[in-house]
Amino acid sequence: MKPDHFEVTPACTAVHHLLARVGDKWTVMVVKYLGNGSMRFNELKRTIDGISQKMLTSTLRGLERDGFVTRTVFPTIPPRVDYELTDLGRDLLVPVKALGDWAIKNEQRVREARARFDAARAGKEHHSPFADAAE
Amino acid sequence: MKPDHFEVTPACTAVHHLLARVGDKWTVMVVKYLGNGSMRFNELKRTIDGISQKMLTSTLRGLERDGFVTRTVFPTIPPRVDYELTDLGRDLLVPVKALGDWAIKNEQRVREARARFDAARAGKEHHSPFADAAE
DNA sequence: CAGTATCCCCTTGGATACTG
DNA sequence: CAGTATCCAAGGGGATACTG
Repeated sequence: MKPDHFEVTPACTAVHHLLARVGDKWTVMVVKYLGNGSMRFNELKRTIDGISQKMLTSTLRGLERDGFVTRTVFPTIPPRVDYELTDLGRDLLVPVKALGDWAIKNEQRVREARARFDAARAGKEHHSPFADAAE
Repeated sequence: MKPDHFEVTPACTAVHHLLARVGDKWTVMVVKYLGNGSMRFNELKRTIDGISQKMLTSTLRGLERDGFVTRTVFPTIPPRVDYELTDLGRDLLVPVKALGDWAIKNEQRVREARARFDAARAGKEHHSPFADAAE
């Protein structure tokens, strides 16, 4: 156990925990697709290109654990499992979408700021006058 | 045909990138404290107890690069560096705060969902229904 | 004071193989 | 089909030491 004694408002902790949960590599995408209605496991896997089985599973488990999605198993052969947003999940979608709209709206400004910063940093380099690769 | 509540492709990428930036371990706290006005490096370091120099530096650099904070150096001895939110940074604070409010408002619901999930999972265990690590 | 530079551990996440 | 189990690489992040 860690004796970290934060004198930080509970707000920060709450925000950080939510962002840490929602800010991982795949959660937003899963939630967004489920926002359109319930989907099966492989349906999600096919739709979200690039996601591995392991990550889809663990992402869904996490969302299920936190009450954002429901997992419904149909004991057929082959098995079928449906995932669907709960009310809480749909509710979460509102502020997340707001952040998403902000992101889309300001993407360009961030990109420009980044370009300025990198250009300034490259200009200050005296060791290597070459263009250094930004990501 | 499939219901299409919102388009997925550009939104997901933008949202994920923003969340990945803002969802790391310290960014929210730094931005939040800077929301109260400009602060010096060590002032931030003292206030955000638990953060290392390395992480404060890299967090601030990232925020600066993306145009969310400005870094002002006073060439005195000892040196003084002020950090302050830009307009973009303040603007970002709006949807982030919305998410924060959601987090605070629904913290309990998430906690309860988690407890239910863990209880159900513990119930399915073949072995000890005893103490599972509660965080 | 405000950083850089290292070392190193731990987590995240991808690839692959196996199962009910 | 819908997972688990295992291995492994990359990078985030902490502790510490050094610097202008």
